[in-house]
Amino acid sequence: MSKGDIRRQQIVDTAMREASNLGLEGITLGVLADKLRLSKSGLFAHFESKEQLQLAVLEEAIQRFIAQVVQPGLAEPRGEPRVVALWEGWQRWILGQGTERGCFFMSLTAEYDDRPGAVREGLVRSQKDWLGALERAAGQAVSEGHFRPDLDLKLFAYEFTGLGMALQYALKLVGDPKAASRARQAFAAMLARSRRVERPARRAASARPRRANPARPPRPNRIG
Amino acid sequence: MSKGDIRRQQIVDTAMREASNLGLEGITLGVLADKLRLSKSGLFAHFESKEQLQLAVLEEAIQRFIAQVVQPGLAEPRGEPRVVALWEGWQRWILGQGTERGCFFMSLTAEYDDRPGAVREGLVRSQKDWLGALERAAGQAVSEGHFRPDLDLKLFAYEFTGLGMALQYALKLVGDPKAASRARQAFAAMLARSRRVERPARRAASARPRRANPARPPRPNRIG
DNA sequence: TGACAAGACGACCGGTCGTGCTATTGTGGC
DNA sequence: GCCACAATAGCACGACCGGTCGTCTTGTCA
Repeated sequence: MSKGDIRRQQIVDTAMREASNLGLEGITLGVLADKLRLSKSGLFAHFESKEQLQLAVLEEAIQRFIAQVVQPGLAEPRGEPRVVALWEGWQRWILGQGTERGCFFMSLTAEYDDRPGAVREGLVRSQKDWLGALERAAGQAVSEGHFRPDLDLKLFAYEFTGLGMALQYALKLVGDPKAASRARQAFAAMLARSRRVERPARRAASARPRRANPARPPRPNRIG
Repeated sequence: MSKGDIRRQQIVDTAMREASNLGLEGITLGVLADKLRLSKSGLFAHFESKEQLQLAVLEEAIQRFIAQVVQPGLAEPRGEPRVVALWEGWQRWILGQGTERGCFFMSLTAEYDDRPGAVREGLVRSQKDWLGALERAAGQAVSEGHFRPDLDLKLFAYEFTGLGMALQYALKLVGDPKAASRARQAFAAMLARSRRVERPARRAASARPRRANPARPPRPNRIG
């Protein structure tokens, strides 16, 4: 990694930290340069336009999301464990650490839902990928026999995202101290009602055997 | 209403339309004055600062929300009908009409969850009022015997807001054409699992009689 | 040692921002 | 018809915006 690449990475990092507070449009070349102890022109030499910088930040966020949320999910066996891991990863992502809390993409959603352009297109694509990953994980949980066969996959993904957004809302805006535990509760309930109904009315609880996880060709999707 | 008041109202209206796209921080006195065919200074004379204009817009939005969502809810008898009416009102509010779709407060949430100031404080207060109104409505549904006695009211409000936010997300960002019907489905399911469990295992479905709605002193809360 | 490129620099561009101050216009009450 | 006052316009301000310019330093490699 050359010196220039390192610098560029530093810029993107700082810009992402800045953007998670003020939004991608709130980024300013001047204050960004100050934070990096760089002249504005010195900073700008690394990007051909501000929009390119914004796209670089978005791409970095997507990569982090994949590394911190999606890949830990895919590491779990397909079916309910993977669904749970995806939720836990997302919850970690939203709760964050210290001042860095909050989902980056949710902030962008409000910012770009009415602002056309390349940034919006990239954001929409990433969110469709994420929704697709959730649907796929839920579908696998159905075919593994963990979830009800009649589960509406898109509705599952819909409610899944709703719970996460409610978490961010309760956490960052209204400041509910029990936001995290409530999110956990709500997800557990959703999981419970998604499961295959236990046919034997009452019997000793025993783990159902899980089917092996056959190899499959990789999917082209970027997320999950 | 004096001519000045009318002008001021026009300004706030236009500013709100502008802010629902670009956010309250995205409002600009210059473009606002152009849209109103007014000089920038002529417009500015109506407000002592931009923040005052933003607060006026927020207050206007709160009043509209109360008129379009909360009051239609309160017009319904307390209990499940009121909860349903609040949901339907909110759904209407989010779906909007034509280009004016989307919940104004949700956009502000992302904008101000990390930006301290008077606007944020007003927004937080309004959202706490709204959550309180939801909890109260759900609590009444419990005491009316419509909802389960062990229903977690705060969790109910939490999931309620989550469904609405997922609706806005699916509608405005990913552009799901079935967003509205999915929201309806998800809410119906939440309603069903919040209801008091039917004790007689199977019998002809018959409407439970509802208690009359006794008069109560008004509450100090601004929303609901 | 010399050639070359990457990186950073400060100055500066045309614009727009929010916000004052002052002058002009319109308007309702007498 | 005149006056007081509210509404608006004109103008300028300092700050900041994204972006460009030519220039200088600092490697790196032959």
